[in-house]
Amino acid sequence: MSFKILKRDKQSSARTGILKTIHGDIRTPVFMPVGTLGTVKTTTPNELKELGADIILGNTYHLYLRPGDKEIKKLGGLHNFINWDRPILTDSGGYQVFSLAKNIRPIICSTGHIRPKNLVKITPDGVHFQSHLDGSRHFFTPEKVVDIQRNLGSDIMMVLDECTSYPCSKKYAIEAMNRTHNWAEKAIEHFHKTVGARRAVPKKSLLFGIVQGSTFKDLRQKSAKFISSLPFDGIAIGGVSVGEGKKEMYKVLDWTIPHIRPTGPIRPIYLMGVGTPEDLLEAVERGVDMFDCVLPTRLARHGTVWYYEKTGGKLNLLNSSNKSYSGPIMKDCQCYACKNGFSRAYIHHLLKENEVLGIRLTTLHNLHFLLDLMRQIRDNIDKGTFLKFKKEFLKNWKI
RNA sequence: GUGACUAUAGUUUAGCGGUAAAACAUCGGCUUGUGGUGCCGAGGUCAAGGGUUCGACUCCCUUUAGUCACC
Repeated sequence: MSFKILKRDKQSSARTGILKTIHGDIRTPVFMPVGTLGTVKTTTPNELKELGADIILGNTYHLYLRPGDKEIKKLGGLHNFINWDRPILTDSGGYQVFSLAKNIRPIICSTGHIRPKNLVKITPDGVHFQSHLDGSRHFFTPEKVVDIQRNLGSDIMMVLDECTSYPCSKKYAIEAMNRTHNWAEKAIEHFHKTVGARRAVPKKSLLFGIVQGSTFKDLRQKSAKFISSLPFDGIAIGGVSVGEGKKEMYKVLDWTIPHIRPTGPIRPIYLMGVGTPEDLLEAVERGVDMFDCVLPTRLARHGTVWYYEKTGGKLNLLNSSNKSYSGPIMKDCQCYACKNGFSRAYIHHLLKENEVLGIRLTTLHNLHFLLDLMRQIRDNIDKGTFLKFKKEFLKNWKI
């Protein structure tokens, strides 16, 4: 089957494994850099390989709107289009439903009242939304989202789901969860019905289901049981890191993961949109195998880097304290910037002047930091020293 | 030398007889299924001195500096 466990930690739920896709194997636990628009911003595919990225993300919502999934298909699929021959996971657009719903546009009525206009309308069949680019109207259904991801040539496809915001009433969380469950059934039925239906479509794409339920214990348990009862290739946990706080998020993991039932072969667990170094450690301990997050690249573009010397944490290179600092971001770091002697002072200067090289160097550093942390996590699970490693790391880590 | 005009945050400019505002710059902070152009916050003897007034950045006088015009 597609996922194989290599080693289980004796003192926690942490584990290492291999996830097989048609574009290659993925070593888990894995961190997947985010390349929403078909590029991990500022990096080249070669650099990503040198960083040790086994897989990257693309986004259904964005690529469907521009340049268009059909256009990408004509150009030979997403891998060919972006010149990346390793695995790609495509997000479904479910998160965009949530983030666009927050993005309300006021309308001034004839009576002079100002009424917020919602760009998104959710129905039992799918979601109506307007493009954030040109306001054009579109309709996503669970079936259509599978088709779009097929056109892109995705290795790992995600089902359409409804990601609730935080805080969320229980009433709404139930509605959103039920819709998400219903859409999951429709998506997987459509997925199996259309496998191999068209010649150009890869047969061995994987499809992951998504657990919702906001911050309610009973809903998370129910959702975990329901989603894992369907024959998905992996189980994702969605609707976290939306403002609920770390403790609450870890509780969601504790409520969810034990209720993911093994129906047949063991499946990878994917925590969507997470996270920070400390979040990765906490989630791996609880049994998570896959992560994606915009933080390393977004923080980098805003001048913030992770570092770890005697102590570790975040460092804002735009701060004037770096103006005369001749050392690297982080001693003994093997990233391109640190290894080749780029000083904090120089990167500070580049960032101040808005030079492209500045955000390239910080991006390469942050991706290296997180991918290297995942390597160390895998090594320590294999050696049976994961919890010791985690404790050591967090001891001097400032959140 | 004579006259006119101007002086408010680092810079460019609003402003009104009743506790000073914006943009950019500066200094902090935020960022979790992407926001490279984003969000939040901080910072002032209103050129100096004097007068009028309950109260002056605002009105009046002097000084200083700058800009322009004319000798």
